[in-house]
Amino acid sequence: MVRRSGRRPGNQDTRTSILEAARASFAEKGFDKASIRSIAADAGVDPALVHHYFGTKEKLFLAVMNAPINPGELIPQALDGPRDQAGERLIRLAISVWDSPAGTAALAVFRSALSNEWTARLLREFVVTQILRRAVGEIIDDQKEAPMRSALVATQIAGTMVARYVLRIEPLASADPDIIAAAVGPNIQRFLTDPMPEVFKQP
Amino acid sequence: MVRRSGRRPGNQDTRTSILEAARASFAEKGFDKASIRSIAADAGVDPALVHHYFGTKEKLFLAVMNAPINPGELIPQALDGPRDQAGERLIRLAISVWDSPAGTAALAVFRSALSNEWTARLLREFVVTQILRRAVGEIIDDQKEAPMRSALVATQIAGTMVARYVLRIEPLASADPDIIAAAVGPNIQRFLTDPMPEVFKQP
DNA sequence: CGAATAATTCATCAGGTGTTGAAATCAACG
DNA sequence: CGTTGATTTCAACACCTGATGAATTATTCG
Repeated sequence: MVRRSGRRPGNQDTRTSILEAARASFAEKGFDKASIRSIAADAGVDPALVHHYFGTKEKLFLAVMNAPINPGELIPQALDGPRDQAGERLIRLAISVWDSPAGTAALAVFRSALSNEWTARLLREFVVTQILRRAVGEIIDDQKEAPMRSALVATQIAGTMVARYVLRIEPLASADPDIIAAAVGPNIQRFLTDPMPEVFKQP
Repeated sequence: MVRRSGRRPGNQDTRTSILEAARASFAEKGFDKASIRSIAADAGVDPALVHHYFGTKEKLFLAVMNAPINPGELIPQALDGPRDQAGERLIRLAISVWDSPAGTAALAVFRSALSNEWTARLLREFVVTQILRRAVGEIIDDQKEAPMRSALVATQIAGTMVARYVLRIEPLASADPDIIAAAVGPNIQRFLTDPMPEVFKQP
């Protein structure tokens, strides 16, 4: 039975403004330190309203993450092109995403993953294992090397993001993306395609 | 006037046991999530006693850091040897420190730096700017390139630590230090000694 | 209008945080 | 023994956290 009376769901402005405040807060402070109360205050709203719309704090986080970022689209996009420049395209893609407005969400995931265990699992099992490992698998030849090679690639990318966006180490934090790509890209490329010493050995 | 009566300061065991509990807790949870109360509980002691001995929480953190780690000794030690293998020695040193019992302190600094601003400054201004930059300065030729080259080196080292010890990405988290050194070392070496494209340009 | 329903707020719970000051316990010395 | 002073604990303050459920306001429909 579909009851069709009463108020229709109007004014979703506050809902999205909560979402925006949450994204900004998560990106700036990470999952733990971003409090529902401060998010609600930034949105000019009662804290209980946040729970009304999104339930728990974790659901709010997931709601923030769903919208803007889709690594499943981005990484394959970094793959088409000459294979010997895949490393530079990867780091260039990462920087461009993080510098874009939608990049605040990426920063939110990352900052949270560094201090919160369930966000770390999110990043580790989804982004690294699912996305990055598949992408790397399409570049390299010996598939047995895929886990280690993608972990090494993650090493250099994560390190760059930590240094530039989290720790803000100069002069890297203010450096031009082209310079970073030229400096870091070849190293990622080496992780991808250079012969590795007994890399495949793993239990 | 030297008053010489009353109880003499005995039994410093509890003080050091607090220190140990604090080091373990800071390493596992980072500065913010490690609570004085839980540290006191781990040490089998009242929370107020922690304040009695160490004052504020930040002072406790600094007290934990003072004892075991002294990068000023370690980094120069990584410098003596052939310059074309300095990269491998650096990453090898980092891993050995972090895997040592004293390494829990390093993990504590790092974990905290990723989610706490004043710890981040500690890491950025002291470890990177003071220690690493000087060490790199003794390896490279053109000193104008020291800031960017040491930032890049920090990129790869920090990334390896994040992947292995914080995010625990497999198979890197369980990999043998020799394999990691062989895989990552040459990339650090390239950051140190290979010609860089207009790296010195910085405001 | 009046009923239904959504949007929003109030008050509150149970718990955790760093920190403080006073009180109690205990060992060593004169 | 009794005083002294270090060690340790108790109790509390003031504040923040996520979460709940009831109450209130507002809007739209029949």
